Amino acid sequence: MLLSRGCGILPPSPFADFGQRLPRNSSTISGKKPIYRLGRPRKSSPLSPVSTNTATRRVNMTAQVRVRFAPSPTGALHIGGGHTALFNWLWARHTGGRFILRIEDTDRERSTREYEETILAGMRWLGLDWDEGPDVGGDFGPYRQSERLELYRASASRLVDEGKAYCQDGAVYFRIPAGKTIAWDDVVYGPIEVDGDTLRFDTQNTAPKDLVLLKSDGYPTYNYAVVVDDAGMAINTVIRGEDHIANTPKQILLYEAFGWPVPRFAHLPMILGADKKKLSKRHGATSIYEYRDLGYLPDGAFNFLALLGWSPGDENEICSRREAVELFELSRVTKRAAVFDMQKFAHVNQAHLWRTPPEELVELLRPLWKARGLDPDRFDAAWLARALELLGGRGQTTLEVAEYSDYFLSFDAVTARYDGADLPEETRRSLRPFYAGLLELPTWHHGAMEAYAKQWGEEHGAKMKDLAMPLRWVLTGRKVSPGVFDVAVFLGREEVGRRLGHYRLLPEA
RNA sequence: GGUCCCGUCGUCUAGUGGUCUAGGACACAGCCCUUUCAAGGCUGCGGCACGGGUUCGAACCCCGUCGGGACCGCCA
Repeated sequence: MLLSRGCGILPPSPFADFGQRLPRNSSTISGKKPIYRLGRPRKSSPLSPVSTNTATRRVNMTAQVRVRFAPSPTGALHIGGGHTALFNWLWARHTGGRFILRIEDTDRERSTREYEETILAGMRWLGLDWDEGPDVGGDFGPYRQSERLELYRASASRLVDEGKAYCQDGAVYFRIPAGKTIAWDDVVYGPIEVDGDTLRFDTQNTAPKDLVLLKSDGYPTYNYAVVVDDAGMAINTVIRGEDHIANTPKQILLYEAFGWPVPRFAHLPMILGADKKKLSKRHGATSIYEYRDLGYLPDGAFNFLALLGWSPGDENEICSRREAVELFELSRVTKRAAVFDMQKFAHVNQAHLWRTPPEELVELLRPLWKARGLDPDRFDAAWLARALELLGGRGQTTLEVAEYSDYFLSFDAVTARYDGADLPEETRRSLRPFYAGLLELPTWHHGAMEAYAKQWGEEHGAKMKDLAMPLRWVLTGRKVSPGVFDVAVFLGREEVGRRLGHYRLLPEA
């Protein structure tokens, strides 16, 4: 007798089970058994063994780790999503496991293919790659929920046939069993126990309310689809935001109703804005792309995101992707929500920025220089690289570096912001002999310039500052720059003469 | 209203009963370097939310209080 027959949205032939597809053993992937710790060793607690009330089946712990990131394509990849994706990726790579990407596009109103592509691009920008997903395929597809509708219907049908679910008002509801205690040992948060009966009522705890599995449009609800998909994709470690802790009991109930092995859960601390509220549009740049456009580097963003809720352990927080993969431990993830601190982000980015080989930096800056109306292609790449080395450490983002280095590429950039009006004619007159002498120095070297400046200053009662600052302004158009003599040496005798001449700081010819 | 989670310098964190007069990083202040600003080095400022208990001993274990957060949808 198939009860599902009376349900319009369910298919006539039920009995969907992923039993055969569930993880057997890790032997399929390279013979070696990955060694890893899942969770820090905890003292025995009254809650463990975790579940006596519920028949919790656990996945085979020696199996290869399979984790997933499952974004909804309803917007660009934001900080929170990037953080979750990053930790999943880190754990997969650390353990030699598989990182699966699944698109949760069951919100028909808001999901678009464009956003999906934007999210994938955002992940690629962060340097995250995945082993299975909508674009690369895999043995557990399809990887878009909108393409898995039959799976949800078939499984729901099975529950209806088994009397664990029922149809009403065109939807399928899961009968939340009474008198259950649901418990799991969260890899990050430790033992969590929930009275299952608290899940059986609506918001005001007045009327009983079961769990909708399939909406009347035939689409699955989130909590249901997640279970069908995670089980079907043989996900054995679910790493996601802490806001999902409250969803976990419902999902465990579904795993149990189906008789599917319950995965390990590892919830990640939330990321908050400076006001300690969940990060949102109000906090400014929230999409990962906004930081890219602000001049942040993928390595910087990666490093900073990794530092939210985790630390490498030693004193140095600046680390490469490789080091992070090596050092990462899920068991070392913290519980407390982390505030997203822009200043620290900028600092971490700066560290990565100036570790980038100058030749690579040149290529990163080329488009930014062009956007500022400069023409880097006119110069030798090696010369530009040396200019950046000269800038050494100044600037926290590529955008800032492009700005701070403009006077190397164009004198127009200098004249546009500095008109020399702060130089009284008298000052000009007294300085002219000095600059004239500078240009005639037998050797065009930093040491020679400095010695000359010192000597000239002593003879004419001028401080080094009085000589150097006007030169800095004339050469760079700024009051801040690398050492002026270094800049002068680098720009060359002729160019320095030209800039001095423009500001009438040389004797009339 | 209910359920759950969290609580170490302003921020990110180390810390799992004695090695903690609590360590590091960002920020801030000062010094060194120096023609400026960075970078770098050094120094300083600053914290175990509170109250009980357990213990010879508690940031760490237990209880309570307070504070913050998440979730309770035919959104994900």
